[in-house]
Amino acid sequence: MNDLLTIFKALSEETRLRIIKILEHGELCVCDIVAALDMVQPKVSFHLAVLKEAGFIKDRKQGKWTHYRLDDSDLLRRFLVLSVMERISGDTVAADRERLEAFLHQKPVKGKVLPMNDKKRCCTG
Amino acid sequence: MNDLLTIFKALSEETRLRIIKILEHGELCVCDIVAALDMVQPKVSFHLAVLKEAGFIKDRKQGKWTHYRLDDSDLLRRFLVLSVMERISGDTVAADRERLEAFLHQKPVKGKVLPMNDKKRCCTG
DNA sequence: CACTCATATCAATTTATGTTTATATATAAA
DNA sequence: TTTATATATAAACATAAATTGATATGAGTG
Repeated sequence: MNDLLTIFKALSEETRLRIIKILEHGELCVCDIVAALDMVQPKVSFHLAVLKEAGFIKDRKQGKWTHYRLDDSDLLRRFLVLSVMERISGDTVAADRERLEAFLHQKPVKGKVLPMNDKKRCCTG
Repeated sequence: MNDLLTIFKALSEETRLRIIKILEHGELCVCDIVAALDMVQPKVSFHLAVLKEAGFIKDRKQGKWTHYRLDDSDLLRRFLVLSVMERISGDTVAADRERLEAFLHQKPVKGKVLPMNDKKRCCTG
């Protein structure tokens, strides 16, 4: 029962559904998600923790960064994630995707670092 | 998105999962559910309303009584209900079932009414 | 019609959850 | 080794959801 409750609670919040959706095509670091959702970082970290606790995502630490990806090790959760992917849509999700693409596009490649006064750089690992 | 949120929110509360489980074998009136869960009636009515709003249950009014049953008209919801049925278990659920059986057993048959000082009678419709 | 019963709804309160601001930690770069 | 960066965590605050106790509604009964 607790397991079920944790699962459903995790999915009962808009920000968290948006995070699941933005992870659809592969792993992202926290700053990518922050840029995509256009939210402050602690808020995103909070929701990532809830999703991780519920077994929907996994993290991989690499240097300064933490990369999150969907965790496909459990069948029920996989099905639920699929349902979310399929049924979620609309302006919000589209805007998230657009912001993500814009952010990834202007991101420097690994090793190359932009000048210090460029506030947008991050996640060059 | 709103639809999804409503669905998952409805399932993210213990009382509501217990209600879904107790409805597994057919429709029950509110007082049956109150007896099964051993809770005050307004509380049960509140959660029934949430489940109904989210499309998990339907009601049927008959005289003074409202009978609730699972609504199997939507595939996703049906799957979710199945998941709940399958994965929920434990003492709480067993106790709910026992209280329900005891309550149904002492319930008078349709038309037959117990003496007024028998507080247990109800739902003789 | 007066009364009882089953259920619903409401206002007040409590509890749970999410948000914000500030700060900590850990890693890397200058 | 100072400084910057990415992320996490914590405390204070805000909002939303659940619970309770009282009352309303509406159907049946005497």
